[in-house]
Amino acid sequence: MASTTPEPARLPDTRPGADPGADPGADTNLGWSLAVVLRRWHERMESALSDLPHGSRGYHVLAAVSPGEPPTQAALAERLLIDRSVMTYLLDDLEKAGLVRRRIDPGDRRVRRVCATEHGREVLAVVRERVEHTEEQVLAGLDAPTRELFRHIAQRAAVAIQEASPATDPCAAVRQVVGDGAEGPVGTANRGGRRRTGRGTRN
Amino acid sequence: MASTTPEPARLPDTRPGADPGADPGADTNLGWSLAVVLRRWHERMESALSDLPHGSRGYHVLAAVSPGEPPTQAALAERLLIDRSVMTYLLDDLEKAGLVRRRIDPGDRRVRRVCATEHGREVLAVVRERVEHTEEQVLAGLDAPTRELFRHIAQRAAVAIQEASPATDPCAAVRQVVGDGAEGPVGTANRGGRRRTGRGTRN
DNA sequence: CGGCATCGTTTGACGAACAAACTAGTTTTG
DNA sequence: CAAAACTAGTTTGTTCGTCAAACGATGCCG
Repeated sequence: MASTTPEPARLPDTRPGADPGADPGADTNLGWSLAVVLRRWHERMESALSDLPHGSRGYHVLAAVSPGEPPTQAALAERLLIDRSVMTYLLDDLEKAGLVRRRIDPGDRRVRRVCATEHGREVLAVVRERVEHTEEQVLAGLDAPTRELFRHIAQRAAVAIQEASPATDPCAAVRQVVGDGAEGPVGTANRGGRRRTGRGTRN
Repeated sequence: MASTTPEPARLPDTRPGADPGADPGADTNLGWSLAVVLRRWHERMESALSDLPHGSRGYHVLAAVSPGEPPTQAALAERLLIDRSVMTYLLDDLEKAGLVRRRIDPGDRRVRRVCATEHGREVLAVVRERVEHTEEQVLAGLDAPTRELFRHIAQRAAVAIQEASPATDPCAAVRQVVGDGAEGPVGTANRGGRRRTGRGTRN
């Protein structure tokens, strides 16, 4: 292609913020920078995690669920910036894949607490390495210590934003925590209705 | 609400990466962090720039166009991660608002070069302050020097990504650059057809 | 002059996000 | 204790943005 378009001249510097430090008022690119980095992250991650039910989303959920106390779906949705309604079928698929389980909180039976299964933790461990590797690639333009620094600052900023979130509540209690898993696999819900799996062969 | 839900207990640490440095494998939150920050940025920006034709997008375009040589639409779209087809009506609206102008490159009449009008530059100057102020708010969780550092690193990462972009090519020449603006306001194109302003009353 | 490539525009379709209605369960109030 | 009010989760429908393909116009090259 362009086998005969030998044009050595290039756009000099129209890029929003190329040549940092050169133009004084050009450091208003935060949105652009984040969008570029995040998009690349997303691209690579989706192809790297294509075997997880919902790609990078599934990973986020799995990672958010695996460590401490099983959070409620609402709490999960809020942290991960995912709509409640989306969270529903996202968890449907993760559960179908045997990665997480929904258990009814005995203290408040409206609430489903999401916890990772053994298999889920195993998968997470494997996938996490892939994620780390991919992230390194995305930030390949930075040297190692700067990468680390960037991650750290981004995280601090994000945590601060989430904590200062308007609707974010002070009430997401754990009660006493289930302890044993003798709650039955929900049983409720899922009473028929079309599967909104999307993704599959549509039309 | 919850006027009487005095539950001091909180989720200890389910957040993907709260308490940084505590758990070794938890620094895989880059995607989450960026998503949170970017979303907040977007929210605030859209409300702060509601008077620009396409909000933060319009700002990006205006800012990318104002400094150096007028880029082609394709180059703009590539830099700003906007689809060609979207760029079309985005520029339609910016032009309608008198902020930019499309001029046919005399050297290659297929190409439209986008440049800011006088009014566009004025508006940009005003808006830029608003943007900076809003960004400070978004990064309020960081102290001032860290904010600056974060911006700087993010930009470096983004620039590196864009330069290493796969499809990004070495051919986006400027030729000799127009020089004078005696090209007439395109005239071509826009030959009837529905306005895809969307947005309006659909069905 | 005839094929091939590129830029910009238009059109169409698909998927994700958002909002609203509904059920089940819990808490509050008269 | 019963009714009202509220929350968690699911379901449904609508809307919006993004992406892919087709088209007209222009330029390049043999």
